[in-house]
Amino acid sequence: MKVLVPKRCCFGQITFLIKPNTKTFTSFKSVETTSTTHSAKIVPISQIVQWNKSIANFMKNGNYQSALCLFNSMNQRTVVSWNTMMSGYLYNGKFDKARKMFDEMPERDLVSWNIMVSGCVKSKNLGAARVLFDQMPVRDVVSWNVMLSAYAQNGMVDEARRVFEMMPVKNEISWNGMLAAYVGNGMIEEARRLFDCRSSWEVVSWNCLMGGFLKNKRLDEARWVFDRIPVKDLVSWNTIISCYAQTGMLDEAMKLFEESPVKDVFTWTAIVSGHVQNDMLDDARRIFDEMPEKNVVSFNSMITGYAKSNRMDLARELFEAMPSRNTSSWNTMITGYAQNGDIEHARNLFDKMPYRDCISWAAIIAGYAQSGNSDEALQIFIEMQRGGERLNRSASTTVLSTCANIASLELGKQIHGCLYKSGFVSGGIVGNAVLAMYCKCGCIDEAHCVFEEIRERDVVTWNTLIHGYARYGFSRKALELFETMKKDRFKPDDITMVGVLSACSHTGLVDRGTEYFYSMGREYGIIANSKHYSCMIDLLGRAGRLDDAENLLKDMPFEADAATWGALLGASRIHGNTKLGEKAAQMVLAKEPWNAGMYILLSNLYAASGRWGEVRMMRLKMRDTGIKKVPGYSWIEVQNRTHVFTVGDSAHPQSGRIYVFLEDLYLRMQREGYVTSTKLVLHDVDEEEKVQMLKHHSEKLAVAFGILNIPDGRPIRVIKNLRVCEDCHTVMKFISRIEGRVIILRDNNRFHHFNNGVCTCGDYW
DNA sequence: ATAGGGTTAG
Repeated sequence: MKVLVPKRCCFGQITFLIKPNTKTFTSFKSVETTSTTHSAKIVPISQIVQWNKSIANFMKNGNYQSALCLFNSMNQRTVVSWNTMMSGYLYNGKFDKARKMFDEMPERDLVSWNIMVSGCVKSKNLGAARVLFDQMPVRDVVSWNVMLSAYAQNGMVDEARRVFEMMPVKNEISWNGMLAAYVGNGMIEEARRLFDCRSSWEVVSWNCLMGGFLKNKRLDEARWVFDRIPVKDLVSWNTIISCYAQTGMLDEAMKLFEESPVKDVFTWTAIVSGHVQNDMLDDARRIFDEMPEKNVVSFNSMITGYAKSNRMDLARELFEAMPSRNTSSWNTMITGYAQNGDIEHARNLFDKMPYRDCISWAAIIAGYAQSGNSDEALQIFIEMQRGGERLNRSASTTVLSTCANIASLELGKQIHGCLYKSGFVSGGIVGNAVLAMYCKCGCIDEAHCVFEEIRERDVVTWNTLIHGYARYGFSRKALELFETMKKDRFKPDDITMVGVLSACSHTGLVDRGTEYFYSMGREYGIIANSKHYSCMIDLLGRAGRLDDAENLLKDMPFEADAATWGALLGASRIHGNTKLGEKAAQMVLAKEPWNAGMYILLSNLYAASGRWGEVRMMRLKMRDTGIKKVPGYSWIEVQNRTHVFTVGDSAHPQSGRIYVFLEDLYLRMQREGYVTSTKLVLHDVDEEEKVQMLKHHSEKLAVAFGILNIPDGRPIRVIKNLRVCEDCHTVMKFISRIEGRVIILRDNNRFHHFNNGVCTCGDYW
């Protein structure tokens, strides 16, 4: 019973014989049942081929059940029948079923092996692919090519090159595979060198090289390639046209567009999106309307343009009009609404969309986070994970920064744990986001550990920790880190220098700070900006050199902003220079008329010198301009729950205990020499400043609650939305000593780390 | 009838 005519097959240099296989048709149960009935009949090969064709057809249409039915009902099969089933399963994403077929099939030929190896690759299991490849009794050029592109697509260029060099026979596909390996992994020079090795390439490879130059925005070289392509195809034209369109050379793009002998939807969309990207929305729309044929991408491109320029009405119109939408279309709309501050519309679409991907979740989370609704942002993130969406970079980064902003340490830690398991934290944006989260949540030691574990550090990684230490008052650590950074050959940028200068000012290192300030242009080519000047004014002012600070401000090559005047104000405060402080505060107010804190500060200042008329004027001005005082509040996280307190708060279930605790504490503090400090001049604190209220400022309530509820030995972490007042600061120092607790208080400016009666801010903030 | 490469638009 021979079904297969022995035939000679040629694969590369390997020529061999496919043996007729009789076992195939008797060794399986489903076959046996039919073969007993029809055992005498020999099914003609043409019939089996017909069946195989039908299997392939079913598979192509996603109907693998019918394919299996037919396969099971066949009383005679060839190895091709099995192969077709396997490849069909893989086409439909059913790797396990394919693998089972492969393991159970009576005899495999070379094609079976190749199908399975490529199946492993497609299901992202490179290891399994390699194992199978090594097990193959015979390999041909196809097998080698599969491994070559597998490595290339997974960024393993060296492995790809090894395969390429080892393979006994190379064909056009192998050469193109190696070229694509270089191009796809950003090694354009290697690609060019390889290209120069051979005199003739297929048009696909020409296009590939040209695309590489396109990705690197190397226009001239892309054009050089284009002009030398012996026989250009549509893709060649499309590539060069998008090259010009994306780099803003629309005239040249249009010229080539006119010249191009054929155009398809790619050509047109390239032109449209070129105009979109160069903010020529009206032109884009005109061309868009002329397009003979549009698809989802063309619509999405146009919608993106409208969304980016706040034209959500027009975006919506197109979105409603388009014949079919994909997830990108929805995502573009959601991002557009969210970034234009219309979170309701964003949420509405998010709820309505049929299928969400990680971009959708990240977009809505970022929308809430940016509109100040951190709680909802975190809630949706949790919902995302419950819904089975895998952790992804963009959502994680957004949520980590939200955790950082509201100091949601528990959630931040959980996310860190999950990311760690997924291997995301080794570097890059996610690693930096984790680092920043710990810094901003007041866990500077944990931040340091994370930093140590990050293998791929960039300048942001260094900056984050340097700033973390500086904001914490650990200036020496910040400066040490800066030195290590330079030793590791990282080039400091302007942000690094802000951290370094602020660290200097916190430790009073006037000479060193001044040296850094004047050398940064010379050594790193960094031009001082207003933040650097603010640091220097702070540094000089804090050291008592108020005149030098003021002169530096006057000599700035650009106009001083509110923050710079704020630095001078702070310096004036610490040295009791009311006159300069008043002037600085007025300047801040001139720059930031909405700054409620400044009104209060100024009016306090006038009050202190008995200028009641001016006090009244400030109050009136505030009322007239409708400036709202920001109410002070503090919050603390205990066992995954956030507890918020306002001044004199009695809403908390434990407030009874809290007040009793505080009363007792005050008695103990007075015995230790505590005197209520009402020196509030030049502080931008309000409401809570009334002396009778002082005792029950929100941060005191939060810390008291923390001591009552957090086990000994663990730090009390409290966040306050305003600056901490002087009395609270003093009280925290006492508490830290009397209760033997570490208190970490983040106010809107920096960290205060109280331990045994001392604060890292050195009592200046 | 089954297996391998690649390029262009959001």
